[in-house]
Amino acid sequence: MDRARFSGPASVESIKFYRTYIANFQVLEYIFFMTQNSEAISPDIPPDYESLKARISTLSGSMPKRLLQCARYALANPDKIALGTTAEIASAADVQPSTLVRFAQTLGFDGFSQMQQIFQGHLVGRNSEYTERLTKIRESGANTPGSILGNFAERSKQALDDLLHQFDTVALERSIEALSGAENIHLLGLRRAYPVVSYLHYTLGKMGVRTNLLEYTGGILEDRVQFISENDALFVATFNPYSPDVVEFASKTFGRGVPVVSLTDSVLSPIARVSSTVLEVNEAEHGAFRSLSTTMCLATSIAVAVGDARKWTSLS
Amino acid sequence: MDRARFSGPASVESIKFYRTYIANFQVLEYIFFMTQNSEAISPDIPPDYESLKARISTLSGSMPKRLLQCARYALANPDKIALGTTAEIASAADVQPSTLVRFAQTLGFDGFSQMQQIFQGHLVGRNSEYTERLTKIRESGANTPGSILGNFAERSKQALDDLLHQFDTVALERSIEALSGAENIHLLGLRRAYPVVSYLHYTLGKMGVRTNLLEYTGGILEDRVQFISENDALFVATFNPYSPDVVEFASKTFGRGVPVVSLTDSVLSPIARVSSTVLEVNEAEHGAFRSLSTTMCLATSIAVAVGDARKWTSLS
DNA sequence: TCACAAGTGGAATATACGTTCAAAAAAAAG
DNA sequence: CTTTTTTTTGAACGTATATTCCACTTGTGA
Repeated sequence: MDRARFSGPASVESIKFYRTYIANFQVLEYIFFMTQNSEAISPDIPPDYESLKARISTLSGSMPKRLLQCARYALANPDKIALGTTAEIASAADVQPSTLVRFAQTLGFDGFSQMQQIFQGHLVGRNSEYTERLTKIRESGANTPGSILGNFAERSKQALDDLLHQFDTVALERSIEALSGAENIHLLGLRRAYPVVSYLHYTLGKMGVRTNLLEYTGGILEDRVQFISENDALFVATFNPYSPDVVEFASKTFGRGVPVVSLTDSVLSPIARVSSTVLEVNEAEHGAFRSLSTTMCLATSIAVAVGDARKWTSLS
Repeated sequence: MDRARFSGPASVESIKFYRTYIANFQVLEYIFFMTQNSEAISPDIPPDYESLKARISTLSGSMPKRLLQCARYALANPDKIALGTTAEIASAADVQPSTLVRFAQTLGFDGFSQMQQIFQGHLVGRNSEYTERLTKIRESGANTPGSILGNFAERSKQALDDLLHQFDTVALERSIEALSGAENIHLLGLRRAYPVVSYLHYTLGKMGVRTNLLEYTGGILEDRVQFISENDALFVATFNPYSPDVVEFASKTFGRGVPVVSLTDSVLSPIARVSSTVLEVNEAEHGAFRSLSTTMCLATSIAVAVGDARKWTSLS
């Protein structure tokens, strides 16, 4: 790396580049400056990764197609930029190596190598910053936004780990079976559970699965039971202060012989007794507040699995 | 990097090198193996950083002066080894470039470049940990619900790790400041972003923060701009197929001088240019489907942090 | 539709790179 | 002290590299 810093031609080119911005005498001054101190950086070069990102963001609006491609790839794979060669990166981003150089120059660098140094610096700095941040999170009382986030992220990771290791896969499979066999999937969830079912409503809908999101606008919920056919299924999510309305609705539906798949936070939940299958999720919490990240992970998996199963059955 | 993997002379050299250890017919077998599969690694190459470190320490007892110098430098400055060139590292460690190559060969590598890859892998981190487990999941059962869940859980854990690694804490703090200083917080998010804002609506509401969830039922969205006061703030979430309506709404609101906090998946998002602060989240994905677990983790943190900040200001 | 600008692709180029090799130096064995 | 083996050195080498340049294509305003 850093193949161009001391090469003659590169400097000449960079001066050409700046000529469009700076008056002639300033260029001469710059040449003098460069000959004096080859380590000097131009005033237009982003000094660190954050400002580089900011510049990409502002310039992306007026970028042509291929350079935008570079921008997207660079932001999505900063590590690849830091360690790869122009040829490797170019083929991965589906552009020409020269485009990569032009991209770097558009951002203010002399060439690709100079930009690469920023990505390398970020890569090195990140590791030390990470451990530093972690210890800061662990020792401090969680009152800064950063430490609150760190706390949740750590706990969520742990919760996901628990999900992986002690999740009832059989229950999951039976749930997928019930849901993918249903004509319509009715979705019910209030309060903290509402985002979960609205997400399922959107994602399943995008995959062509017929869903019905049961909104709760007053006491008319229980009247809807009659619209649920025996070929349908009910997916119900409910968490700790379990809404009696939701439980009652599920109970009535279950009583009619409709499969009820429930997502809840404990097998002691009242919903468990009126469900054909129960999916249990332990969520990360911070004081009285619980996240939804584990639940959302499970919800996404359910959506994809149901979509998959439907595709198979509809094809055969 | 990796300049020697395909070069003829290097392979010849490596064979010479192994001749001292292996009987002749084994060498011939090795040649045959190499011609069959050029990606194959010798059985003697440390596969990761940890085993490399172990080998260095065992071999250091019987190392001559200059190689020991290399060993000390490599263990003390792994980042330099990962990113530097032979010339740079050699002069820093006060040895010849060729000594560096000999050092790598002593450890079992073909040359310096091959050893450098191990150091690079270590720098990027998470290499062995996550990707290994992911491939294991992928090759075991491709389409069972359990494996889909496993896939999402692993990816979500990695995404949470990335969130910790490279999250812009300063942007988060400024966002919390803007939101906690607002009289009303207006929430906007469609499609996949809707669960996020509906969750914030619920959680912030529970903490006594005044929020207004902007529902999009027809084209009446832009008329609502006038109801947003300059003492308010807008929180807007939008992901990859960015809704033009949402962007336009945010743009108009931002144009009126109202703080706009945006949550999106890339700084290249069009929303970034019309926001006072941008929160970037890289979500786990499986094919075309992305989860929301990382986003929900961040959303929860935002809610708690805003609630905290409000409590402090309202008490004083 | 034309002219003009902006952007792109790909071959050409100089060079910095990892690696090799043979001679010199140092260490070990006799 | 001499011989033999091991280790180091530094120049030479072929190659992969970042960069440049120009013909070509694409977009744009009259």
